This record gives sequence, structure tokens and C-alpha cells, in this order.
Amino acid sequence: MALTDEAIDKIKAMILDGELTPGSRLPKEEILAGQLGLSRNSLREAVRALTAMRILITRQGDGTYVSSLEPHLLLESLSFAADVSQGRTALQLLQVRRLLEPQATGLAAALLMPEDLQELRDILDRSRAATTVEEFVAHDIAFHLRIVEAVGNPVLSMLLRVLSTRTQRVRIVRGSRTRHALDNAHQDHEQILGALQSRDALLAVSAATVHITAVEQWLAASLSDDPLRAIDD
Amino acid sequence: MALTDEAIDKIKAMILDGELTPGSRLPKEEILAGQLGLSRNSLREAVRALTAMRILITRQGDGTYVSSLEPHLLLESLSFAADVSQGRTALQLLQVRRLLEPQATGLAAALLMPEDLQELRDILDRSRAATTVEEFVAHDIAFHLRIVEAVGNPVLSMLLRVLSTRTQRVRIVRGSRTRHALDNAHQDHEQILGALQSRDALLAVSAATVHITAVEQWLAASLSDDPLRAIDD
DNA sequence: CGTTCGACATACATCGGAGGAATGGCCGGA
DNA sequence: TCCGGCCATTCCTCCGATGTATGTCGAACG
Repeated sequence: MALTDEAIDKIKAMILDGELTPGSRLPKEEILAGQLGLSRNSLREAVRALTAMRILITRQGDGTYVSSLEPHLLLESLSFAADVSQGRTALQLLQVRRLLEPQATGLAAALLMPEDLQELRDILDRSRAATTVEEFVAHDIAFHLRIVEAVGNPVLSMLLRVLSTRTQRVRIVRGSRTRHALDNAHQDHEQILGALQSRDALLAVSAATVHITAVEQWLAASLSDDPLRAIDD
Repeated sequence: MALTDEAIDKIKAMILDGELTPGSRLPKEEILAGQLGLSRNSLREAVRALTAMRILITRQGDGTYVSSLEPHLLLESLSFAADVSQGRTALQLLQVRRLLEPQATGLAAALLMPEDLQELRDILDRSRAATTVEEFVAHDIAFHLRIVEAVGNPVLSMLLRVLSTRTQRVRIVRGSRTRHALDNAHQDHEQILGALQSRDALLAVSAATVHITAVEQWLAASLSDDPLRAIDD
């Protein structure tokens, strides 16, 4: 393995061992390079890799620090994975979302505050007025995110956000007969909101499952309809 | 933003645009650095960050290539997040697992082949004979992983694997009254296997929920029992 | 004719050094 | 006390050069 990769692992190990804790400061490049037995240049590559993963934070003129290491922060760097996934892999992501998000929605049924419900109502009203796909998707994302945030678990929120990024949703919506798909989605959203308003967790789970499964099936159908896309995947 | 970070985004954008596809080869460092308008050294930092995230792959003497970009591959780099999480954040991860894994287990009920069931039986038998915590945890991981893999969704498998790494499980088990906790876990596993053998998806979901929730509660209790740990988190 | 081995070109890996730029703290003046 | 400029520290960027692994191509051998 390359020296730089070893350095990455060593720094990770220092964090796992508690030698470096969230917020603590690393020795300056020159010193740390000496400690780890490599050149400053190679060390910088290791540090850069860790900053890209949100494990370290560098500030020019100040120093390099260990990040808060909050899992939802580290999750963020994953959004790229969802952005590039198409075809079969997008379907895999969507299946995970189908298994996870309805449960989160069910939990939220008991946790949403009246003002949350009102805001969900507003979001749906605005989404009905959306004229472009991008606009509708923005409301769509806001709707689901708002529900999930009621659970109060940032890891859950970030994970569901990552599982279905903006570019991915737009791609899916565009792939289906847009007008029809949008109407269906809107109706599904109404169903979910209705269940949440009546605090019916079981119904909320079911409505969310129906909704996401519908999306899943549009995607699966568009894949098998379109041999090219199915193949290049 | 730093030049290197811009380069990272540019390379990502080239992939998203389809300019670079999985498996395709990048221009050599010197050339690519020129194209992106920075030095070879800074470019290397960008490439190194992307290789650490499994987006690129470099081979000395050959070249740099775009990886397969399989989401489950990109997910792997997340295991560090679970490894460092303790206390409250570990609880957040475990809650996500509680919401997700039972559903996956329910799906698996219809998909597990007879030989899979037999292997699960073997795993449980071996786990009963485990003498150390590490050994038990290894069987524990194998048991859950084996079930989830029946779904045939690599993203799901990797995500559940990441949500609860070896170091994390060991930490949790050690934090509880070990002997008692192990007995309980084993009984839970038997319940889950029984449900799977009788192809009872609903019961499998419930048994898995009970099992993971029990773990969750052990962890939550050990956190509130131990003010020190609760605070330093 | 097929296989093997070695030399060569290619491209990444690592290094040392140097100047630029941003940050934070110190200090003096109002 | 507050404000603004000076200055040390630290990361950022670049250059040039050498080390090392990979793949290729051709010659030698069985």
C-alpha cells in the first residue's frame, strides 16, 4: 500500500484510539509528516483525502482540526453515489428508501407538531402550483424531509436525503409521463398527510409504502421499456 | 474555495456529465493538471481524495481510472463513521438500523433458499459455542448479514453492515452485562430463524424489531447509567 | 511455432524546497 | 475600551527531480 494510504489509516487510527478527539488540533504539516515518516507533500494528500470525507477540517493560517465526526456529516459525502447511480443501481437505492422511509414516516405520525402539519399542508399547496419539474421536485423533497425530520434523528434525515438526491429525482420524473406521474405523486402526498393529521401511524406507513413503491415501479418499468438504458447499466 | 477542491468538483462533474464513465481512463496527471489549470501536485491531492472515496482508482505505472461507481462500493468508506460513533450518535445509527433491518428481514422470509436456512442454523449453533465476545459478535454479524443478503440488494447489505460495525458491536456488548446480554441475543436469533423457517414474514419483522430494539435499549440504558459517557458525547 | 525473459517507455509515487495567501493574535493609538 | 495595522504562524500552490510499478515489445530459447 502507498505511503499516503498508510498515513490515512494512521490518522484514522489516532482518532479511533482517542489520541485525537473531535475538535482537537493536529500538529502542523511539517511536524506530523516527520512523525508519520513521510514527506510533507504526501502527508498533504492524506489530509486532503480526510478533509474531503469531512473527517478533518483545515483552515489556512490557522491549522488542521478533527471535525465533530457527526455521522450525518460524514454521510453527506455520499450524495455523489446517488447522483451517479442510474438504472439498476438507482433501483437498489430506491428499494432501500422504500424499506426505510415508511417506517420513519410512521414514527413521525406521533411526533409531528401542529405547526409541522400546517407547513406540510402549505408545501403541498405550493407543489400543486408548480409549473416545472424542478419546482415540483423541490417541493417533493421538502415534503418528505420535513416529515422525517420530526423523528429528530439527523442520521436518518441525511440518509434519506442522500438516498434520493435532486438530480436523481428529476431524472426519474422526466423518465415517466410527467403530467400523469406528478398527479399521482400529489395524490399520494395527500394520502400521507391525511394519515399524519389523524395520527394514524399504521396508515401513514402504508401510504408512504404505496407512494415510494409507485415510484419504484415507474423506474423499473422505464428500465425494461428502454433496452438501451437497461443494458448500459 | 481551494484550487484542489475545485478540481475535485470538476472531476466529479465530468463523471456526472458522462464525459468520464465507469472504467474510463483519465489523462495522465501532467495533462489533466494542465486542463484543469493547476499544478500536478495539487491535482494529485484531488485525485487522492477521490480514490479514498472509491470514486477513482490509480495504478502506478498504468494510469488512473474511474471506478465502477457501484453505490455499495462508495458506501464502504462510511464504515469509519460508525467506528467512531459512541453514545448518542451510536444510538442514532442503531435507530436507523431498527427501522431498516426488520423490513429487510421480512422481505428475506420469502427469498431465503433451504440451504440459506441451513447455514443460518449452523451459524446459530456455532454462536452458542462462542467463548469470547469477539467470537460471538462475528457470528452475530454473519447471521444478520446472511439474512439480508437474500434480498439481493448490495446497497442494502452494505448499508446495514456499515450501520453496525464490528468495533461498534463489541463496544455495545461489552457495555452490557455480557453473559445475560448474549443469552438474550441468542434467544432473539432463534426467534428470527424460526419465523424465517416458517416463511412468516410478519413474524420475522416483529422478531427482528424486538431484537434490535432490545440492543437499542441496552445502549440507551448504559448511557443514562453512566453520566460520564453521556456527557462526553 | 510458441513461450519466456529482459529492456524500454509510460505513468504514478515520493521527495525537498520556495514563495504566496489567509488567519489569528499582539500592540499601539484614539 | 475599542479600533486598526503589524507580524508570526500555518496552510496553499507550485516547481523540478528521482524512485518504482506496470505494460509492451522484441529477441532468445525450447
